[in-house]
Amino acid sequence: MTPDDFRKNRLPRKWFERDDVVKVAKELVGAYLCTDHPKEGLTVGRIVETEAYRGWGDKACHANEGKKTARNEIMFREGGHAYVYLCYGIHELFNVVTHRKDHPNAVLIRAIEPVFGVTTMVKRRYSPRAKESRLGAGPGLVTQCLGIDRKLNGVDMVDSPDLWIAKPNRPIPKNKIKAVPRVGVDYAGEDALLPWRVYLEDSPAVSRK
DNA sequence: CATTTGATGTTCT
DNA sequence: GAACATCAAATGC
Repeated sequence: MTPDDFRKNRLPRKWFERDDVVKVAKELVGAYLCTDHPKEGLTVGRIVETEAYRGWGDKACHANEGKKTARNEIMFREGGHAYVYLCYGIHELFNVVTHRKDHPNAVLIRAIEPVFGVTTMVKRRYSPRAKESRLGAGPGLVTQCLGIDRKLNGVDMVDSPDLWIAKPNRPIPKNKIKAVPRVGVDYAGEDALLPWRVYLEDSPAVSRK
């Protein structure tokens, strides 16, 4: 896979606009999250862990019951937009908006394996002690590695030169994808039990619980 | 090893 | 003012 391959294989609007956010979350495993910075250049991570969030029937979702706020407004746009927000006052978390306009579903990208631009990723990480395979082993680390912050909130990844997702090189076998409850959403009551965290079995980059 | 704690700033009530 | 889709260093065995 060359830099040109990642640019050529960008996922289109239709791919993101499908209505089943859990299915999209599973199919994002194996896809390539790509950023291109004017100075630092191309960095690419292979997505190995995601979480689905749904606008209705999911108390863990920022847009639960379709409630629009200043923060979550991006979730109401067409699938394919980037929703980036600040978590715990410290970490920027990156989500892929899915479904059509006014259906606020999104997929949190929780972990990537470094694929391209690894020296840049190491430089961007605040902690230089981390093992290379685990540079992106958590949602706050994914954004550090790839240079994603709230300046990219609202970017349309279908045609942005700065941020996009490329389709998997080859499909991941279904039996390699595990589905378990999401992390850090205990406040959501019974919805915290939904198995909407999905990850690639055996990946060294899966986040710790 | 496992578990706890401190850092940090927005958002929403 | 409380809560929060986290991380790494410090502490306890």
